[in-house]
Amino acid sequence: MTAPDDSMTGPIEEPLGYDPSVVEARWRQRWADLGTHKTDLAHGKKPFYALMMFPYPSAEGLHVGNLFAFTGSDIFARFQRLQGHTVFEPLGYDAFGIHSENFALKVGKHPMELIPSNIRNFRRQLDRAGLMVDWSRSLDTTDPEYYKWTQWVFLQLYKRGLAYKKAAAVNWCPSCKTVLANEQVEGGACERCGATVEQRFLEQWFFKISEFSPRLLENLERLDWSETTKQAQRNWIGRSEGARLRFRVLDPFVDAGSSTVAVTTEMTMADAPEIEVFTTRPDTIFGATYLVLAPEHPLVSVITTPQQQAIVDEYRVRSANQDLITRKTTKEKTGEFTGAYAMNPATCALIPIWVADYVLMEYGTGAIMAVPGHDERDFEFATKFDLPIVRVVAGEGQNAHTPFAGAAFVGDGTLVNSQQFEALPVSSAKRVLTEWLEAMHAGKAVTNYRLHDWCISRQRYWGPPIPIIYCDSCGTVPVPEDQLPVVLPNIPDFKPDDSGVSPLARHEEWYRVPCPTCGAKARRETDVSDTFLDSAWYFLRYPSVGRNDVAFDAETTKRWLPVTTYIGGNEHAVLHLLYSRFITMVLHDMGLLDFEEPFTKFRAHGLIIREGAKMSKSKGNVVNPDDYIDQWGADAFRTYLMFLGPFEEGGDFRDAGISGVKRFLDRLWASVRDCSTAGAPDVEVMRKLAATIKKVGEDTPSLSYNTAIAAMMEYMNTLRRGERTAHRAEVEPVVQLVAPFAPHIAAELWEMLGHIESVFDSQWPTYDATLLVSDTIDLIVQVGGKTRGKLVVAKSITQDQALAAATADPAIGKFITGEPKKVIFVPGRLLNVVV
RNA sequence: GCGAGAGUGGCGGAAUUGGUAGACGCGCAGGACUUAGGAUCCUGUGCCGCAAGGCGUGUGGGUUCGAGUCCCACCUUUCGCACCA
Repeated sequence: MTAPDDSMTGPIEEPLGYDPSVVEARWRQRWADLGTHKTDLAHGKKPFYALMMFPYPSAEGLHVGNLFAFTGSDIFARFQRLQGHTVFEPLGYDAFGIHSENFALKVGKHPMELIPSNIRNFRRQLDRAGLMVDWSRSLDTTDPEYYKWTQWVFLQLYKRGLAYKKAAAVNWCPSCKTVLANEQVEGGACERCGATVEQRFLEQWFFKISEFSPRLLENLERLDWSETTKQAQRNWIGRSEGARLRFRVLDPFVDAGSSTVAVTTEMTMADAPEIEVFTTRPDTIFGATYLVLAPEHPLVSVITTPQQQAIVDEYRVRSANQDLITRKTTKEKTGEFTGAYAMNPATCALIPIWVADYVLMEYGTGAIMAVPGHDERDFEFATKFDLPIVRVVAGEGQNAHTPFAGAAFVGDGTLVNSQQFEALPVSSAKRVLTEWLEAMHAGKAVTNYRLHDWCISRQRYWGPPIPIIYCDSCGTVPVPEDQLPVVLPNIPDFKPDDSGVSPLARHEEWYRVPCPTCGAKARRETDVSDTFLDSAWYFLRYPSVGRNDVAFDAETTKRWLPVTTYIGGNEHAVLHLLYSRFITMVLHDMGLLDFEEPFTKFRAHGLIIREGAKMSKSKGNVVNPDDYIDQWGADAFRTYLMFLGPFEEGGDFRDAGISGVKRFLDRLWASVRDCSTAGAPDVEVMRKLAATIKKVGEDTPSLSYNTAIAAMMEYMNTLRRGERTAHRAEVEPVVQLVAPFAPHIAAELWEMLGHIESVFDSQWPTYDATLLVSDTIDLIVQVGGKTRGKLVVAKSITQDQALAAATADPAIGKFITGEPKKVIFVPGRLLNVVV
């Protein structure tokens, strides 16, 4: 390389000759023309599927958070390409759903008009970011060619008996006018608009994901995922071991006046209903002093005595009408006595049955045995309603008579007041008592899961219609696969109303269809499906985009899936990732996929914060990437985003920091431009280069982008120290190292160095490992544990030699004031002299 | 309340198995080149101190020759979950 004539180009105006806007525009065009980012799915060697979570194309455009995630994923993908993999990096749009619909309503535009223009704008912004995306295989969930297959997925689940319809109490958002999944309710308020959620009773389609709970949980152990993500899924699946116990309900008249039940009441007991409870503490059965049923429990109406009927009914109505927010967040206990009693199978005592809303119908059996002595909630309830509290566990220093100091004792201990089980430790009592109760046919050990079925119905417009037809004679009929897609009609009145039915239900011309089976008059399902269904299978579609005869091509899928690396936000740790795993499992069980886990490796990226807060429009701290790219170039912006913190933790965005990264690129540019081939490269510089190649090669695949960049900056400092001119061999490999981070400048410099093929098809640089081995080491010398200096010594130095050298060194020797009492010598590292 | 993570200069952040705390960058200070500098380059920059030296990784203990790193208690904070029996 020869330096351009500075007097001609004007060093003051353009000191380095690096103009990102020119370089980046040029390479965008080149890459598009040459198809550099198109993946040869059929023939490419060492397939590597680098997936990033696709965005919802909002009207506001791409924000820095999106770009941060995409850039991190893109760097990983580009690095893998430099490692010799054939990398497939697709990107598409998750454009259905309530976000789009609400925005469309707000601005008074139709989503069918809005979404395409949003997508165009996103695409424009994404193109500038320099992503290695294969746009020939993009997808858009609102495209009938895509959602045809989303509907197909629904039909597969329906065929397997995994999709069913039931009437259920659902969360109703009065503001969004739609049903929300439990997962979309945060603390009783609508996740989206914050409005107070109410209960409604509607017919809904559900997927039986709960049947897969054990598998979804167990498979986690084998996945290479961020630990926090796995933990979030474990918590959500919520496995707990315990027992189901049966309590016989007794006729209060027959047993009136007796505190225990004699064998003579057996006849009454035979026809009496039983209440089944789930407990994780069967060991505390002797302390169960009452039962509680959820207000919705079907047995409430059966067992309630005539005297209590009115008051219990009133309580049930009240809790049914109560919005879920108050019910779930108010800790104040309420409840009513049903007038009925049950027999505690351990003590044979009669215990009252209450109804209270602190027991939830959707968990366990909807009924509990209350052990107020050893459960905080039961203690609170028992205290409020003056129910007996019995101690059956004694902790350290406690006995059967130790009073409760205003709180339940939930700690570990041994059983008391428990007849033949006295003094048994809680740990073994769980098993022993369960076996005992099993022998009495009063219960059995069970594992319970918190995960409940996935409600996929949405009474909204902007989603794929659920492909079901209702016929008076044939019943529920799935739309035949060859009649897919069920196209979402373009209707002007897509606004939901208070009726609780989808806007599609107002369009008779759409929902009136002949039954596919018998031809009689029938009607379509007018609900659309949850957006999470669109995204629960999209990764299967990318490699098969363009195949309109199948959802995913078997051979291509076999070659490219499961996804090698998936990068996305931890906000989808539970829902999206769990649903994707579930759908994959189902398709696997049907023999359509040969794997049952879709994402071999998943890493969650962090969040970009600014001015101490997560970027959001409401906080007014959003950054428009366009402005930064205009000013600094995409390469500097990408590199800066990755430099501001560990990728998996996110970082603090400040305008000030970007200049340092830009300077780094400027210096790299200048070094390449000015480099010479005269003479030999400097050994010390080459040593540093070897260390840098090693470090960047280790940090990049572990997503430690910030330290990889720091290492490259450090090397540039070494390379240019004292304004020296770089030798070509000293700087050429840096172009390859920086390529995943700053692809445009790397491509330009690589070409400047005379290469014809793309830098991304060059191999990752190698280094001479022998350069990293040195004969001398820095020996740290401490005196009395305090560091006093370091000595450059031969690697093979012995303890005695080191001690002599340390004593001889004036700066260190002066601290060695007497005979060494003790000498610690770590060969090759450190000498500590204790005097 | 439960679960997981995090507290390091003026700021963002680095620190293999415990072994020179503060890499890299921002900012700041000084200098060079300049008509100019908000460009570029060089040098310096944890705190106190003229220095020798001392003190320093949220707080208080502990283990160790030696602790940002390990142990115990506590404080602060972020993110999940939240009456899940």
